[in-house]
Formats: sequence, structure tokens, C-alpha cells
Amino acid sequence: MENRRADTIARALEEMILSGEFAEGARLDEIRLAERFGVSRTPVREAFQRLALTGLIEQIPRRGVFIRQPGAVELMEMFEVMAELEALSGRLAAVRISDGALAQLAEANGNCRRAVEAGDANAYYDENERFHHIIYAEAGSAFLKGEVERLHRRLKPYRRLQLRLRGRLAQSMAEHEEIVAALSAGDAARAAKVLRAHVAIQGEKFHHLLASLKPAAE
Amino acid sequence: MENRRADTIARALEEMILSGEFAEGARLDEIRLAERFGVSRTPVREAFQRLALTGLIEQIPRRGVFIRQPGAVELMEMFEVMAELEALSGRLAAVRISDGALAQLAEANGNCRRAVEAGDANAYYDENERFHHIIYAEAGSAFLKGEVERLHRRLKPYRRLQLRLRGRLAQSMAEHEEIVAALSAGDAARAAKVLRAHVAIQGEKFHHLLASLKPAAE
DNA sequence: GTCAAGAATCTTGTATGCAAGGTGAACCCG
DNA sequence: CGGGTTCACCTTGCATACAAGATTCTTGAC
Repeated sequence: MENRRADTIARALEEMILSGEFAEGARLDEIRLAERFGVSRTPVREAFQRLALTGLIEQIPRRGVFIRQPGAVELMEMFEVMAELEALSGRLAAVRISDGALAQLAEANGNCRRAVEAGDANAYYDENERFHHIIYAEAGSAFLKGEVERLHRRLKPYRRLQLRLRGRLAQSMAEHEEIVAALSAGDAARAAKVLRAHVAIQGEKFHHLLASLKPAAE
Repeated sequence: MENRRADTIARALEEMILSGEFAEGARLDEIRLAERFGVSRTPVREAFQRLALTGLIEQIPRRGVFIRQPGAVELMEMFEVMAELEALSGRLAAVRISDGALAQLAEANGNCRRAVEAGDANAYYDENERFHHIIYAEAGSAFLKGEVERLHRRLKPYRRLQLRLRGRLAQSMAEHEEIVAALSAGDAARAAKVLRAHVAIQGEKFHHLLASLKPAAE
């Protein structure tokens, strides 16, 4: 579906940006990146086009492309939209999920619990990823899956960050239990409600985190 | 924010595709399009990149780009997601909308009513556009606005089509009245519910339309 | 006559060259 | 000495040339 090198570069760049390799507002030098990847400017420029569409970078004509980290307000907005899409996923998955997927969900959740007990935020994070992706898939809507996964990727680093908040792991775990219960019961409304809250609270937590870090921000 | 010519071409191509200028599955010839627009292949290829991201075309490596019209199932899925985003817009707008915007909404709705009485589907369509865009804007979330407008554009031709269904205009009009009432009352839950139904029913109507047109489809 | 293999051609993907626009610095004038 | 203007350099945007892969047509063999 994708160009060979341009695709590779786009993914690599996305990874680099999301992992915080570049400072906010920094300019991305086409030539330097091309040299770094061992290609010409063309595939780098194509990668820029894609990342600009997803909002990771901003292209200013005749000026260049710049790293664009969303501010606290925009992040809240993104989590807000994410919450709705997750809620929809849950509502659909509640009536469509297979027994096998339910078992996988329980397994991922078990791994999550063990990670919480071990205080291993990274392990929790990984299994949490798996947990949510199962729900996306079981919603049975290819389009929704694409949209929600796109936003999921975009919010990845921020979700990870807020997991560090004290007590958030345990709370998140409890929410997961509720989600599994609702899905197992086939209770669409409850699954939607719980998932919406589960995601929305992440946005709020993150907002708190930001506010405590830089009081004069935004 | 955009490249000069590549942006122009992307918009022109989007318009051409959405207006049904190309057949389903047709290949888009870079060279021919470049000649048609009077530019080289480069900006055309950049435009392709963008359209591929929005799902309008599909790029197959070393094969070319092809028109990709969503099938009935995918359209339903898209309307389903759209319904959630509209519902969120309504829920937020209900508590944030200004008096001025409410007046504009009432005005657009009045124009809609006159269009219905005149049986003018096109006029209704235009004012309907305005009506929804006001709600998107009044939700007060730049990110949500971007997402919902993107989907709105994508679904444009299909929404237009289903308006031709007998009785749909009057029904849609009644739904608009309810939406205005909910927003005026500041009733977030009701606004969300009505808007969700208003959009979801469009997907269903469209499905019926397709089913009646080609019984052996999908 | 049909099927398969190979070559020619066409198309995409990448590299590089060139032009236009913008930024920054230096120089001139007040 | 400060501010404004101009010039030079740098970066992006576009065009074109080149390479690699895919398709199709032709040719040959069975």
C-alpha cells in the first residue's frame, strides 16, 4: 500500500518525533534527514507530507516543516474525541465480540494486573495497548478501527506519561475490570460509558500533570 | 500552510473524485494529470499522498493509484463514526453556543424550511451544510472541528444522494428543529442524542438506497 | 492452438538540478 | 550610533532525468 522508502522514513520519523527526539518548534532539515537516512530529499519530503496530515508536523510554505507538539488544550480535545471513539468501539464490541477475543482480553488484563502488582509501568503499558487494540478489532468496523488506531498512535506518548501519576495504575486497572465485565455481559451501553470515562479521565489526568509542571503554561 | 500548486491540485482532484468524474477502480495517470494541470509529476504525486491519507484513493506500490469508492458496509461504518462525532459536537455546543450562533442556526434552519416547502433539494443541502458547520464551530474544540469537518467532506456526495429519498427532506427538517430546541435549551444529552440519530439515520437511508439500486451488491 | 517464457515498453519511485522566495547580515544613510 | 534598505545565501518547491519493477505482447515450443 505504501512507497518503499518514503513509508519507511515516515514511520521512522513518526517514531523519532513521538519519542521526543526533537524539541518543540524545531525545524526539520530535509537535507540533513535525507543524508541521515541515506536517501535523497524526495522520499523525505513525501514523508513530511504524510506526517503533516496527521498533525505531527507543520509545513510553512518556503519556510520548512516544524515540530508541532499540541498544547494542553488541544490534548484535552484529542482525548475527548478519543473517548467517544473508544466508547463507540466498546458499544459495538459488546454485541460482536467473540469468545476467543474475550479470553484474550482477560489474558491481557491478567498481565496488566501482574504488572501493577510488580509496579512495572512499562509492562502495564504494553499489555494495555494489547487490551485496547483487541476492543478496536472486535468492534467489527474497519473504518472505526482505522480512525481510533490513528488517534491512539497520536496520543501514545501522552498516555504513557500520565501512567506515571501516583495511583493511576491501580485506578486504570479497576476500570479495565469494569470494561471486561461489561463486554462479557454484552452490555453495550455500560461498555460505552465505562470506556468513555476510562479515556476521558486520561485527558484530565494529563491536564493536571501539565498544570503542575508549568503553572504559567498556555 | 500548504504548498502552492500541490495544494491546488489536491483540492481539484478531491473535487473531481467526489463529483464522480472517475469510475470506481480507475487508475489515475500521473503524466496525464500533470499535463492536464500544466505541471510536472511531482506536485501531482504530492497531491496523491494527501488523498491517499483521507482514503479517497489507494496507492499500490509500483502499480499506481486507483479510485477507491467505499462500499455500502464501509459507508455505514463511516456514518456511524460521523454520528458519534456529531453527537459530541452537539453535546459540547449545547453548553457553549453563543446567542449569535443560535440566531444563525435559526436562520439557516428557516432557509431549510423554505427550501423544503419549495421542494428545492439543492438549496436545502446548502443550508444544511451551514447548519452543521455552525454546530461544529460552536463546540469550541478545534481538534474535533477538524476531524468532523474532514469526515463531513468525505461523506458529502453520499449525504447529498440520500436527500433525494422521498420524505427524507421533511423528516430531516423535523430533526433539525429538535436539534435547535435542544441547543437552545442547553440540553447537552438531548442535543447529542438527536444529532447522533440525525446522522445515523442518514447512513441507514443510504444503505436502503444502495440495496434498492443493486440487490446483488457487496 | 495453447501455454509459457522472455523481451520490450510503460509506469512508478528516486535522485538531482534549477528557480523562486525568504531570511539574515552587512552596508549606507540619516 | 541607530535604523532602514539592499544584497547574498540558504531553503523550499518544482521539473526533469534516471533506475527499477511490472505488465503485456510476441515468439517459440509442445
